[in-house]
Amino acid sequence: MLRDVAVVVLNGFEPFEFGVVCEVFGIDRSDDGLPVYDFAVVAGEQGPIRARNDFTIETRHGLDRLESADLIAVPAILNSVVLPDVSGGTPRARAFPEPLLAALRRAVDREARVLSVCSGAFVLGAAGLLDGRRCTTHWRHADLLARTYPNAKVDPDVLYVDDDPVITSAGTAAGIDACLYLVRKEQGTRVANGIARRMVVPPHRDGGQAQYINQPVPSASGEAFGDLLEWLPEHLESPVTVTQMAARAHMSPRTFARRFVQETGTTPQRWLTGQRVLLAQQLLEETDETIDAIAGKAGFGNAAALRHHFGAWRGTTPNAYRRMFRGAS
DNA sequence: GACCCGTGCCGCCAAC
DNA sequence: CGGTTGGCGGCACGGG
Repeated sequence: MLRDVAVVVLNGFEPFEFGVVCEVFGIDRSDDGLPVYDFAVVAGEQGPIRARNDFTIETRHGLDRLESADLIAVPAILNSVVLPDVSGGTPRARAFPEPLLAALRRAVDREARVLSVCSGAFVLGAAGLLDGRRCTTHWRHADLLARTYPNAKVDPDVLYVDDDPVITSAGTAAGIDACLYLVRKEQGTRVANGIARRMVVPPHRDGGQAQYINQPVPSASGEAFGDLLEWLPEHLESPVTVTQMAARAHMSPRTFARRFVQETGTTPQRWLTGQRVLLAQQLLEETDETIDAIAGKAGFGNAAALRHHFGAWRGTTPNAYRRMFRGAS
């Protein structure tokens, strides 16, 4: 269920990360057949709330609005942590309002999603929601997050982490990826792609991709990989080797592999199977074809291979995913 | 699940 | 001289 979305603002909030959530969930795109969310901006503390760029906003909603939310998003906040006065001391989070932290805990208890962008993870940590959970944040804050919340399992080098029902994401643009990932998980590939298309962002970057990449947003065309990334999705059904991909990009295999990692954050093969899983996922959602047929169309040699990769990437079997998806919508 | 074989990945190094 | 390229070999992983 993903219908009711609330985003929390606190003093020092970052407009961009806040805007990402507003853009994904706060816009009526029903003319494109996309779902409309019940969207609310909630003041996490006494308003008006001052953004980090020194303007203030007034909200129409207070903390009680969080109780009905299916998703609570917490964007980045400036100066979330008080540094220790002696080196080696434990940093501690700035004092976040206890009623907000309690509301976040209640949300998790009732299995609503909580999603943070960038340093918003510190708020989740203060609520105790990161204890024992895998999580991430902007690479510049990763070390601080791990030291502030020693029980959190911080992965500094991924775009986002889903430790259901808590999703954490890295800096700025990764917040878009995390939001679209959640939409995809809850409402399917078509809805996620539809929103991505309207936002004019690449439809899918997997969470495990590295944060360090030269081009966060792949260029549309003209670029060496542009042709390839356009051509490939159409030809997923046939087997493709990395050598062939290199030839298509007019590079030697060795250089191709290196450049590919630099620019996309994944290796060619991993990226390719990711695309295949994505296509299989869409076919599972939208068709009644057999697993065998879908495996073929997505370029897996057989159903076993599909099951193998689907499990590794999505954590379920194709059949279970289809049932779950049908049941959820 | 255990296997085998082919492929992809990456560190190393030499060449440009 | 530093940076990039691309070939080679060991190794791991994926596909059957």
